[in-house]
Amino acid sequence: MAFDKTTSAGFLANHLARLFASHLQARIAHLDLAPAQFMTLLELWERDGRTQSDLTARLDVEQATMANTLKRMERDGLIKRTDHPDDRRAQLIWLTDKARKLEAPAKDAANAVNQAALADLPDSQRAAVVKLMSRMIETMRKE
Amino acid sequence: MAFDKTTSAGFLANHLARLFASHLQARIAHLDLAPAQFMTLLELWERDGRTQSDLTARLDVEQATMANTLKRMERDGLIKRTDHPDDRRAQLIWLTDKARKLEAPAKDAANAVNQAALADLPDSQRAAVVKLMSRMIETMRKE
DNA sequence: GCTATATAGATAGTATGCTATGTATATATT
DNA sequence: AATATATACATAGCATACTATCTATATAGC
Repeated sequence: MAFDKTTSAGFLANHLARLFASHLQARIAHLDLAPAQFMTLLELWERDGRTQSDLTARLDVEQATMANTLKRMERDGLIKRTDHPDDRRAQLIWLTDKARKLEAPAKDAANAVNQAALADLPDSQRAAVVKLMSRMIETMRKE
Repeated sequence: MAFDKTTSAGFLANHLARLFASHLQARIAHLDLAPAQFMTLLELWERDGRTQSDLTARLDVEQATMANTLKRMERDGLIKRTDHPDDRRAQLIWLTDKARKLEAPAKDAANAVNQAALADLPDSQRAAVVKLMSRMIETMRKE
């Protein structure tokens, strides 16, 4: 029955993600922002007027997950929706001024969390982790 | 406004954890087991008769999270509880036969997921990712 | 012994994730 | 044009996570 959680990539990924989430939460809570909302805003800050399905694909979450996140963001005054001009099934998602103002502080917070997480690693290893994690993601997405 | 999600350790950790969870889910669903239940069972297979607070500390989750996971596991016939002999506030958590029988197949499934995730990495890098992720976890737990 | 504090656990409320399913609209096939 | 299929989105139900709060019991300090 060999299984060692301390060397299990999956176990570690889960733990790491929870730690990142709670650290990020702590640093963006004062902005009234939650982690999934931040991820969604990352795409919208880059360019808004996107559809839900575009955001769903870009963040690689299920459509229902995105629908719920957007509902909360709309409730919280971070986004507004307009009809899609060419497709009556779809809507366009737009940032509110409130959401635009959060870009700098929220990104600063996220950068700070990443830096803190990597702080104890030697310089050379920091790019390595990122590359290795990306590679694993690529591998797992294919299956 | 510099923030690149493709090189953000936090963003990648979140994505990776979701992929691991869904792959594991796919491989243990036929055992009527969910990821958090599997993690809890890992501790109990090692030794049962533990308290909730012991499990909470070992898995580094909040007490309420563990309480809910245990409630579902009890509902699903994976654990039973007895009074703690020396402390009337506490209980001891015991595995059922059903849970014991899941050890081999569940660990096999988890090992398979880990192997698949690491499959595209060169041999030398596999231990490296594990070590780097562990190091980041250690760093973040301290703060 | 009494009171203050700490600890074990349960519960409520919320955010994110998932699957499954339903509705409306687009598009493709015949 | 009529029908079949695909796509966009919403909703319901569930599992995990969290924080906050409550009860019960233990323990420490006076």
